[in-house]
Amino acid sequence: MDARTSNATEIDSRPINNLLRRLSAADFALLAPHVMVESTAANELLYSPGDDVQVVHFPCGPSLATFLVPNEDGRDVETILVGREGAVGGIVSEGYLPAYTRICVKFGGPFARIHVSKLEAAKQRSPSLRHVFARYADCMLAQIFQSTACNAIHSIEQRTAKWMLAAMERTGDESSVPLTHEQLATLLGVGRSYASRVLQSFKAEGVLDTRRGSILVRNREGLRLRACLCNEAVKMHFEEVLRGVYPTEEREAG
Amino acid sequence: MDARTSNATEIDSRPINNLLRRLSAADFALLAPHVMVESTAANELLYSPGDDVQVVHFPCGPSLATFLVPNEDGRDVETILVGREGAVGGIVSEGYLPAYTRICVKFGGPFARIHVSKLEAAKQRSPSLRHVFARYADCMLAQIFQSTACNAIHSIEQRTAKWMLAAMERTGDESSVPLTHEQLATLLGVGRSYASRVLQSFKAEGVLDTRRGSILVRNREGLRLRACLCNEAVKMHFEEVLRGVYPTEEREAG
DNA sequence: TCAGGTCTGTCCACTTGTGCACACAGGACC
DNA sequence: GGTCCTGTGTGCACAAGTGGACAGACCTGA
Repeated sequence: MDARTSNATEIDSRPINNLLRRLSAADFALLAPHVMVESTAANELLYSPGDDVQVVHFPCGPSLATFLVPNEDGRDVETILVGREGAVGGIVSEGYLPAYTRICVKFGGPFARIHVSKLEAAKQRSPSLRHVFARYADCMLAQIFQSTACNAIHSIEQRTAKWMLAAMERTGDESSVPLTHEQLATLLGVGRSYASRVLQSFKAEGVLDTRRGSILVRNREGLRLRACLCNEAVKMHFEEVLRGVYPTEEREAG
Repeated sequence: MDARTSNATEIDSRPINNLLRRLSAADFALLAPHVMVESTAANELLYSPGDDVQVVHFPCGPSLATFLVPNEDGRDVETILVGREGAVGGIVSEGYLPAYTRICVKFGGPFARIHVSKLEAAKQRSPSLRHVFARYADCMLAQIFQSTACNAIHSIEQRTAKWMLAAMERTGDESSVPLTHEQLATLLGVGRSYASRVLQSFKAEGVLDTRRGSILVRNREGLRLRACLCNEAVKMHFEEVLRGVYPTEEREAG
């Protein structure tokens, strides 16, 4: 929270985060004095279970955060991805409650931050601002519901393809995802050898290529054909709920 | 919404729902004029995807609601159970948004209902009331996160035991759960024959017994040993977050 | 009391995913 | 140029879960 401050008041200097960019000028002005942007590295923890949630983090540009649920055997389970379409920390709880999940930076980059108390104060002053955040909270909820269903019934192959597409949409990188097989396996909650095998089958079909530490996408449409429709379902909800807040060309979810 | 009204002002005549029972007298008084209690049958739909969410439903006594995520192939996936520890509809979204999931009455019984606009108006007048609902929203979120992780890594056997325990805790019925194998299979997102086999293995171990249309619990502790710890994790979060709102002996979750 | 519908138990062949093991490849560092 | 470490490809035996099939049990209603 002590990096360079960016108290932007003009649209073009706003952080590259859809939630912040699409606020009315008046609403953004309420937040601007309290918003700070700083760079964050991959694997940095934003919250751990039990932490007091006091700061809202907005991934900007290619930054990506993920919610991890700790498990009794020590291995965390990844649930949802949040990129520049949203924010993490105190969105539903409104802060000052112990965090339930671990929130971790998946892909590093800039994050805009604001103290929960400042955001809540601004919401008190502006019903439209409160409304935007309530709507986003609902979208995030939809994302988690979909993820629950997805984990229950979709195959690892479908979920692998889904995850790759969701990550690419958020980071803007159309050709590569910086992930080892081990990391992919962990985030899908499967064994490493099976994850390798799924990637191998995609490779055989010309959809992807593997490099040490990253996965290259050769055929995005092929990936889409192999993914479940969970991303699309959530995206439609984002569009419907945040219509007027997000313009059509910037909608992103999954 | 047109059944007999129960404008209770005294604690003892409040609906048997923890969220409502544990409000301060002043906070409950704000809601009471708008609360109606009516009976609901199993399988009744409270919301379907796309519906305008305008009424908050509080399961009372043994009533149980469930959130279903529709799937491309037509079979819904059950996600979380909500009983008298909570409420469904507009908890996170604050209403007037299209519902993302289907919300269905799993076990029938009384539900208290209040219009979202009345609840939101009361929240505007009472920060403590707003606070209780924000806290409950956070608990519900934790429940869904845990469910996502559970579906990713726990076996059908563990999840079957977990579900049975969660249902029993909420309904108060310690010995039986009214469910066919088919229904159990559907809510776990697995095939019927496999669900039967799991029940059969529990039966062989003396944990439960099967009847046509219901499952009898013979050894609750045995069930607990075979369940994952997801229920307990969520219960702890409920207890921590709603401490002071819910007394210890009434905490329930899962 | 018989018929018909639903629910239950079980069989089987099959697919998906596990967990371990091991050889080898790609970089990084000296 | 070698060393070491991490990451990758693959083989294998096994466990978990699928989906269709079918006989029999239970309940209800005529």
